[in-house]
Amino acid sequence: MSSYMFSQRTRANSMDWSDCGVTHRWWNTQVIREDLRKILKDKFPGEEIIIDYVPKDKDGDYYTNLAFKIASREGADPMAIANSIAEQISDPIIEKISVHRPAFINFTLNERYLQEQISKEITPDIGEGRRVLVEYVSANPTGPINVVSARAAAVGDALVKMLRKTGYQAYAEYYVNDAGRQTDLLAESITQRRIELSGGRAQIPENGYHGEYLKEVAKEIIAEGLETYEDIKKYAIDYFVKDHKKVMSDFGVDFDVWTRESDVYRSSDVDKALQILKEKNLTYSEEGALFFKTTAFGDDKDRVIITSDGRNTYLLPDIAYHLNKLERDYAQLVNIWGPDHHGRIKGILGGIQALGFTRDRLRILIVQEVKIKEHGRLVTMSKRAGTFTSLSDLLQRIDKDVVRFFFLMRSSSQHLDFDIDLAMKQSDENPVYYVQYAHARIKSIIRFAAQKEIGLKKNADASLLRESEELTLIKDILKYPEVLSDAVRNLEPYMITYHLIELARDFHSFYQKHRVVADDIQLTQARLYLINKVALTIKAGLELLGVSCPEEM
RNA sequence: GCGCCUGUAGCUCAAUCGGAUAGAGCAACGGAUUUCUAAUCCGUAGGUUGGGUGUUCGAGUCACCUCAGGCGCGCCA
Repeated sequence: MSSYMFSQRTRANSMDWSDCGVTHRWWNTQVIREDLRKILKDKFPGEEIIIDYVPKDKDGDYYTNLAFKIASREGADPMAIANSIAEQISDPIIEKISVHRPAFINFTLNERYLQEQISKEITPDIGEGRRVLVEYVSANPTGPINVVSARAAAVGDALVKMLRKTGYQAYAEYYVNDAGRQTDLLAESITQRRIELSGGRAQIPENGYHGEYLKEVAKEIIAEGLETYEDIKKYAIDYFVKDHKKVMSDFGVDFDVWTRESDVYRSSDVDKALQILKEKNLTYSEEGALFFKTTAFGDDKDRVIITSDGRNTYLLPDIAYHLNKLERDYAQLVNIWGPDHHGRIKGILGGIQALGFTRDRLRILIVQEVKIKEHGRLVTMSKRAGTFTSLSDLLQRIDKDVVRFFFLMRSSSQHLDFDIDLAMKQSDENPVYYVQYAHARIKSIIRFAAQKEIGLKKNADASLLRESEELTLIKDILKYPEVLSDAVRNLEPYMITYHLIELARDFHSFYQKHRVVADDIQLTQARLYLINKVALTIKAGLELLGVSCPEEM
């Protein structure tokens, strides 16, 4: 059932999902696009109907490319097919159908229909109550949260909110890698810092953690009087877990569950996963190490799960953890990983299939790199050189709303340049204020109207809204649920951000041209009704993005 | 050596299973406010989508080649 939950747009962040059996692309969501699709579907059963938006400044609102499809299949003249289709279609919601070369069929919606739609509350129910677990950030407790994790946090939190809004039972989980080799390196590195603080010379392991921030932890460890390796390790891990929890909370990101890798070890999951792999004859020993035959699931080579010196590699507990998650009965797992974890994808998907689940139960989203740009120059980030920017550094300098908005302005599968100078500007150059300002402006108008004893009516006469700017706003509002469902389907919050910017722009444009509070009381009330809808839409959208929405600015 | 990502206007990015004349913001230039917030609006300019070949009615999008930048991988996560 989960196979059609999310579409597989073949993008950077996904892999080849072509074998995931995705059958549904559109949901029955009461949106206009669906109404149109249904009209065509009734007439042309068996055809795949694509409805898209007509580019701005073109004739019509929506178009279909159906004529191309039929024409190319039947070797017929596309224009003739298009004209023939156009003649066969008629419906009260369609004002006009026009055919444009080479063979687009454009639909102009009926004005009356649009005006009526505005009073409807539409929220697409895509999830139908299905349980989804989104795991994100999951930074190792070996240092501060970096900017890529920060981006993942913004994306993950927005996704969880979006999924909840559209009918999923979505949960946010943070996986703490508090076991394994990297925590040993952490403890060793701190021990060396401790020696350094006592006047000795630090000999931090080659692949250890060289950041200055460990000195702070070492000081606390001295103050606490901790001596044993295990105590130091535990203290250090707790220190960073606590730090991560605080930073996430400062960033406004809440997790439902914090799972620790050490808990996965304590449970029987690792043994159980290993047992299953062995039983299915998917392991073999070679040169003293135990291999998992990931090539059986399309990997280019098999992966080591137990090293020749008897240690688990990350893959085994990873598989065990995913077994644990799947057994908690989620219809769909979503993992958000940084670009440096790309190499893990094949192994974990192989693991999931080995455990008897279909690979589409897990969708992995790779959130791409973030580069910090300041004074027009890119700041190279290096943990080693100690020149990396942490999320808490960022939040100290830049408002949380701005940070989140910036992270959610771009497709998460694309590299992102974070322009510090632009982010710090509290001016018109900063797009986050542009959207917030539209909302505040509307609220101000509503307050102004209230002073004049003109209140918001529940049912204003929408038929008075006939100016092109008003109809544009109506369409924007009606488009919002469509955008939301697209964004959920693609797991891409930026689509919402874009639409909010467009909506704000169309509002500012309307505002410039038309007065809301005027002598014509009927029209005033209709416009108040409209702009209130705009404000509600902006507010709803910003809420999903985790960006505040002030009443005045 | 192999794998992945990226390359679109001066800068940052869009372009929805391949669709119309490739769109926004910022920066630049020129305008707009006696009235509800100028953190606003309107306009001008800016492009051989890194390059090439191919598939197609149609390519920024797909295939192959090539150039450039980034990331990852060989018993670490």
